[in-house]
Amino acid sequence: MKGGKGKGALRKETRSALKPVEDRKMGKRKATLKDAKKKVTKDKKAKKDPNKPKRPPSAFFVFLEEFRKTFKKENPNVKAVSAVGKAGGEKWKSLSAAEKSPYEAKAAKRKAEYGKLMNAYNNKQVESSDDEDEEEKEEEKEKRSKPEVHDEDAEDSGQGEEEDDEDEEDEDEEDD
DNA sequence: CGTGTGATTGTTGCC
DNA sequence: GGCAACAATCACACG
Repeated sequence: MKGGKGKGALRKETRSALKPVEDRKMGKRKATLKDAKKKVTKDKKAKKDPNKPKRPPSAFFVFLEEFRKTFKKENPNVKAVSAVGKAGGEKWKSLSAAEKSPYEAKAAKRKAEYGKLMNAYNNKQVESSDDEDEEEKEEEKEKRSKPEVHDEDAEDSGQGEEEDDEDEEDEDEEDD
C-alpha cells in the first residue's frame, strides 16, 4: 500500500513537507538514540517476537484516529501525515480532562487487553531462558496448539464481549 | 516494487 | 526510576 498511487498529485505542500529524506532523516527524537540504530520499521531477520502484541494506542492516538477523519474532511488537500500530527497534537493539548476522558477510557481498555496478550506472549517466550534457541518451528507448533476451527462460531481470540458506549467504570466528571 | 520517513504524544517494557 | 522504542496514518521518494 505504501507504494501508492504515484499519480501526478504532486502538491506543493507535499513538496515543502517532503523535503529530501536525506536531509530530514531523523531530526529530533531519534537523535537521542544516537548510533543505537533504532530501525523502527521492521526487521525481517530479527524475529525476536513471533506474535508480539502491538502496544495499545494511547489516548492521544485514539483521539487522533477520530481527529484524522475530521481533519482530512476539512482538509482533503492535506495529505501530509505530519500535518495531522501537528494539528492533532495542538488540539489534543487543547482538550480538557473531561474530553480526554473518553479517549483515556478506551486507551485503558486497550491496555487491559494488551495485558492479556502479554500474558500469552510471555508464555511463549518462556521457552527461551538463557539461550536463544531460535524457535523456528514455532509455526508448526502453533498450528497444533490450535484445536479446530469450525466454520461456525467465531474464532475470536479473546472474549466476544463488546461494549458500545456504556462505560461501567470511569465516570465522566465534566465540570469546570 | 518495496520500504522508509515524516510528526504528534502517550504508554509500555526493560534494566 | 528512567530511558528508549514503538503505536497509526498516507503519500511520496529513493534504491
